[in-house]
Amino acid sequence: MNETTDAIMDAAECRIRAGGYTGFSFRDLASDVGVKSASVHYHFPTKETLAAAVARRYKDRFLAAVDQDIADGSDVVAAWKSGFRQALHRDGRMCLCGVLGAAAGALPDEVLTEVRAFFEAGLAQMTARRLTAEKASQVLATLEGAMLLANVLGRPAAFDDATAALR
Amino acid sequence: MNETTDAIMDAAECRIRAGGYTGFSFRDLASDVGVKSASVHYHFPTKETLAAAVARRYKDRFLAAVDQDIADGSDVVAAWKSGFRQALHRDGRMCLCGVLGAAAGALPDEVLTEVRAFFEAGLAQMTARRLTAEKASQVLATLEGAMLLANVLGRPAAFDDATAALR
DNA sequence: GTCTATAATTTGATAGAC
DNA sequence: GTCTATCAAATTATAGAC
Repeated sequence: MNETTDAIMDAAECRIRAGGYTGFSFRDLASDVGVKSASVHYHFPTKETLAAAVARRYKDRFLAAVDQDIADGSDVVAAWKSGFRQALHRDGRMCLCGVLGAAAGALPDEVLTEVRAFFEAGLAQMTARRLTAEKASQVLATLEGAMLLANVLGRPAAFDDATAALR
Repeated sequence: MNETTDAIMDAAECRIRAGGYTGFSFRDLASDVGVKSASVHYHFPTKETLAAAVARRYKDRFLAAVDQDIADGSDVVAAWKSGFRQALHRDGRMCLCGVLGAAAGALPDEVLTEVRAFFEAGLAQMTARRLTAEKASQVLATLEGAMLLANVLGRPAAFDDATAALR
């Protein structure tokens, strides 16, 4: 993976988190990165391939950050909460897999598979840390919903309100 | 509003809840309803107009159903929970305003305004019933996130898991 | 109100030169 | 690896006949 590949994935992640899978074009990304759309196709043959790669990278990064937080002494719930909170405050955007998952009906198979893997991995990681299936679902749902609320209202503080009771 | 207008709005609601604002076309709706796309434009001049009308109708219906539930003796949280649960189980789909709100960056102004109104009205209705702003945010977030989780995992039971502790 | 026809633009994707 | 050029299809939207 070279610099251009990464820049394309960065631009795609940014655009997907703002407008979803059907909300951006190869020309948008090309313009963001400073190349032509044919060059984007050189790095990622299809839109499906690109979005799946972006979702996979997002999942891996996110889970690694949470793991690190736990290794540093956080409990699972606090680690997930701070992961989402950081993603919101640093980037001012929704969770990538939340945006994609909400419009799941518009996703090609390969992309849907990666998005599902994010949520399944989240639930699995929490239950492995002794949370019940119910509690894990509640935590993930509240965090995703809090991101959504903050995103749509344009009010980042809504995330903190919605997750204040979460522990 | 005549039958065709309603049928177009029904089809649009269905398609938006599956794939979002950018996930359907006028030709999709025309084919769903059994007319040509020019006829859809006769009823709704632009896509923005149509989506805004659909979001407004969704909000009005949803709030009315919750109000009725409360009038029948439910408490606010239970009423909202059953409203979302019904929308999920009856239609097997996400919340319309949840889908649209997640990809807020892809929404024209008029549509974003209606979607925000749904969430603001929800928060207002709960705080009017003596819930704190924090609690109201938590309830809305958990419900929207639970819909998202059930939707992306294709597992309606995930909604019940995620909302089991909500009251 | 619905149709046919079409304009104007955008889309995902490919061929081939450099 | 990136470009120019282009394709075929799809998109939102309009004009005008019936």
